[in-house]
Amino acid sequence: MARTETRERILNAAEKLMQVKGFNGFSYQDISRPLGVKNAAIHYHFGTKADLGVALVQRYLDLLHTETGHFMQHGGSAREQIEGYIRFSMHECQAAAMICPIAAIASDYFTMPEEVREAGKKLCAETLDWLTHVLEVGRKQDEFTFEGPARERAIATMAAVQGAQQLSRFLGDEAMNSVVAQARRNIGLD
Amino acid sequence: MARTETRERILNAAEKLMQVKGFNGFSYQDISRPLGVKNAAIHYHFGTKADLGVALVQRYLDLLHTETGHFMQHGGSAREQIEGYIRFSMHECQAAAMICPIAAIASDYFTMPEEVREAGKKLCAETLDWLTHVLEVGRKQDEFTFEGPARERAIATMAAVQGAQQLSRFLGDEAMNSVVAQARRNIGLD
DNA sequence: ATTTATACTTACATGTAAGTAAGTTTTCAC
DNA sequence: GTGAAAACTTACTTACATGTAAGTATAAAT
Repeated sequence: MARTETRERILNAAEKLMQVKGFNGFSYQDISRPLGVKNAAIHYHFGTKADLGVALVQRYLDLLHTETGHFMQHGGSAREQIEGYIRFSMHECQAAAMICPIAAIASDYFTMPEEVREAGKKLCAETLDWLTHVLEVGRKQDEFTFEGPARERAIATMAAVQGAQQLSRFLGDEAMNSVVAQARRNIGLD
Repeated sequence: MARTETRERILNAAEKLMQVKGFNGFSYQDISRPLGVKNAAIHYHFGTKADLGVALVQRYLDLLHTETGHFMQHGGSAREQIEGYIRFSMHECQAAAMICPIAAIASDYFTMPEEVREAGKKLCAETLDWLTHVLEVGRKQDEFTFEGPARERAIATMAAVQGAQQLSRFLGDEAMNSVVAQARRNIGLD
């Protein structure tokens, strides 16, 4: 096989499985069989399932940083950031009824290895910090209009988006569409 | 043992477990051991885990009907209904970081027996119908103020509440408090 | 060409899940 | 008090799940 890309392929498969079935909802076989490798190959790259979970979250955290790093440091268009967030959320949701890693971790929170839980906490906190910052800056730059603390608005927005991903399993695209429409109205877009 | 109350005790234990750990996150032992019965006793009352899940959802559906039946048929104070919904959501969330059955089913959606999935769909649809109706009636009676279709608002509200239950696992009570504050503002309460 | 590390596979250990068949106790009807 | 149905328990089976130990193939470095 082609050398060391196996690790990445494992992560890719695990990520999708986690977002569709939850952290406890997939087994090593679900990863190994389609990839044509053995279970032990996963253990080679990730000692335990907890290690796999942490690596998954870490990779997501890296993605968040590369996507938001510039804005967090140098500012820019808050509206562009929000549009990116919306586009991303809608895409994952519609593509394969996936939920974001934060929601996936939240669901299995009390049956999951503590390391993964802690990694999830960090991912949640940093996403929230970013969103809060975007809303704050956007309001200062007159791109958004809303009342009350930005953090409160950020939490409510994140909650709505995560909830929509879940509801969309019952209701289809209508759920995310409704939430996005509301969220845009709530910050004075459209 | 005290006769036939075992069935109820099984349902009570299973309900809590499902709301804390998800449908796939608990085993028969998690139920049977604390109750001091054997696994087979659960199989006696509920042939399969799917049967147990359906019974759980059905009981919840019955609860929804008794709580909302009068309003759905004869109307009344929409505000009271909403306040009840908020109180209920906050209580479950704060008491033991539980999530509502709808969110629990949504999380495990793709790894769960189809019967339970279908029951969950029904529960979701009926909850949404009720909430839509409450918002509609409340607006007509000048108890609420908001723009756009009531159903859209209902979906966004449900999504936010479910998302808040999840986020509260990372953020504690702050999540639900923020969402409730926003939701009230959004329909012109407070 | 030989060593050495990397990237795996084979084979197995252990634990636990759902589910079942057959037997036992309890409750109640008569 | 006897018979029969209800409510269990005992003792299994089957199927995976995570994880480990030991061995093998490949590739790069010396």
